[in-house]
Amino acid sequence: MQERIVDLLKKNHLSVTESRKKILHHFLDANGALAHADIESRSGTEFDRVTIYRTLQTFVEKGIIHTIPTADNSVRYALCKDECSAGHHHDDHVHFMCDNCGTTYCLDHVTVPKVALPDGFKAIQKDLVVSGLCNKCSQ
Amino acid sequence: MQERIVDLLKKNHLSVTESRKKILHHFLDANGALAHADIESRSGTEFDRVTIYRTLQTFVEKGIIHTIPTADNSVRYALCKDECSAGHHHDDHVHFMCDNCGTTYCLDHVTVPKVALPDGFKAIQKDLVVSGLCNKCSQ
DNA sequence: ATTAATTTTGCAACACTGTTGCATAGTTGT
DNA sequence: ACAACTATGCAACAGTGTTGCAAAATTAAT
Ligand SMILES: [Mn+2]
Ligand SMILES: [Mn+2]
Ligand SMILES: [Zn+2]
Ligand SMILES: [Zn+2]
Repeated sequence: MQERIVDLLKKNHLSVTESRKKILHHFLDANGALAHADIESRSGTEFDRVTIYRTLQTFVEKGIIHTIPTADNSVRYALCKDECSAGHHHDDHVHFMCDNCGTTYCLDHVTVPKVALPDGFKAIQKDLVVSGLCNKCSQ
Repeated sequence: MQERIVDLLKKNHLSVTESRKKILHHFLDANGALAHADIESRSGTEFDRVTIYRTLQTFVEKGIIHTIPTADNSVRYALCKDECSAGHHHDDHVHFMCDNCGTTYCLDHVTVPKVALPDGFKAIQKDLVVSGLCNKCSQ
């Protein structure tokens, strides 16, 4: 695990620091997406708020994590697939937010369907967020 | 115009006040969606920030406007269609944000397509936000 | 038209989120 | 072990949104 984390940082030309290792660890542990506040509460006073913000920014820039647009306008982050790289994300998958447990899922195998736009509109990016009950909460 | 505004407020059992009339006016004037800050800049010092927040809340509750989920996690509002009412929005249409001019459009005639979710996931709401170039900016 | 009941507004204060500058501490390559 | 570089912590700040409360405006009743 630790080795995988260090490798991922090195592969992205990032210096290996305690905060980066620990924050990456939280993402690999989590089954859903994490908000800044989740990381803050999981790490206690280990490091500063600002460090978390800067680390998340860096990870997004490097293509290690991606942001998830949410209906409630809170920012959440999830690990990218291996194909993502700096400045070039491949995150055309659907996201799901459970109304019951609050978990945000990357549905990596569900792609955003095509949609016919009115004349003159050119789509560059599509974000589909579905909310409802997840597989753990629906029974 | 003024009459239409007053009627809309009365139909929703809201008392007719200057701020509500003016804010509603901004929405009827605008061709796209408005953020809180847009209304603030359009109204100058006419009324307090807090009044704008409370008015927007009230309008959403009554089904006069709806919020638009955005990829950049800023909150925007647009007029609802007539069919919307208190606690019962009918906003299953696609939204479009222009990367060039920044305008947010309600594509009222484009509905969010069906999407097959993994077993156990029950969809209740779907939000599709497309970004790119609008019909005015794409030529 | 006055009045009383109700609702809305402005103000102040606050919490939360996110950003920046700068000195200090930690990391990397030699 | 050292120098060059990078990341971190701290403080300060801007932006967004909420709440309590007294004053003002609106509504409904006389
Ligand atoms: Mn995802
Ligand atoms: Mn809309
Ligand atoms: Zn759930
Ligand atoms: Zn445009």
